[in-house]
Amino acid sequence: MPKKPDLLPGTLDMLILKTLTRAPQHGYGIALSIKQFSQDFLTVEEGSLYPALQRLLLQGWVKAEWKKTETNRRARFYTLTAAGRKQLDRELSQFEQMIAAIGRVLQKA
Amino acid sequence: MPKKPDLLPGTLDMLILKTLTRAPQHGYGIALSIKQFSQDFLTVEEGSLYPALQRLLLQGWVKAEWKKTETNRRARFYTLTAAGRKQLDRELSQFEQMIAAIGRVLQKA
DNA sequence: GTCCTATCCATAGATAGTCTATATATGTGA
DNA sequence: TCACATATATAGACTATCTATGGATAGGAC
Repeated sequence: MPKKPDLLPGTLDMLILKTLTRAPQHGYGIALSIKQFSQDFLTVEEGSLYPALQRLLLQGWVKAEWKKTETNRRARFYTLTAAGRKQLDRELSQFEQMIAAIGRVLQKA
Repeated sequence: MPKKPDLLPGTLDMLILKTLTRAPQHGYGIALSIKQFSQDFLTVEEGSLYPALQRLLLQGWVKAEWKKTETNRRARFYTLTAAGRKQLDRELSQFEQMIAAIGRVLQKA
């Protein structure tokens, strides 16, 4: 019985960027948000999350800042940049096109 | 400008299996079918296609047979097995759930 | 008859992205 | 003091896709 995948490869960056449009968040919070919004269906492992955040930082799509959480813990808060917002739009539109294309292949008949 | 991906990783096996429900086909034909049904949006490279077909053969989800095409060329025709049909159903349902989950994360607000 | 193009199969190696496993650290409550 | 949830991070394995090749043949153009 093949294990159910945690994520659809190639969509993680988009999910992170989208999550940051709601509010700046630290990594752990991003993972929780995605889990909750997806109603527990999507799980972002640390080994996927932190490399992804590094990618986004390098591309300039997010910026990071160390702060204290509400519960008084140190954490690195990520904020979406203007470039990141544009990137999100591109990814959303590509994703929709991709899903539509797959849908055409999967249609009945 | 990042290159538009040819495929959404993780969906190729499903696309191939679905294509074979229409009719047994050879590799080249499968690639063309997917391209055409997707209205030129999805392109399956040979380097993705043939390894995928090997995977499917190994799993017993398709079987293969050398034949002549209508145009008198030798080609390896792939047919969906009963196990392949079940696998396709599993993949379709997982894919739909995955897309739904991503949709919930991407929703407005 | 020879060249060109489309058809057809296949593999090696590079690359990218995710997952597993592990390590570290700290605040809170029992 | 111990367990637990919170929080960051990396190394290494694994999987899947893409790039780049290589080869073969049928049919049409010249």
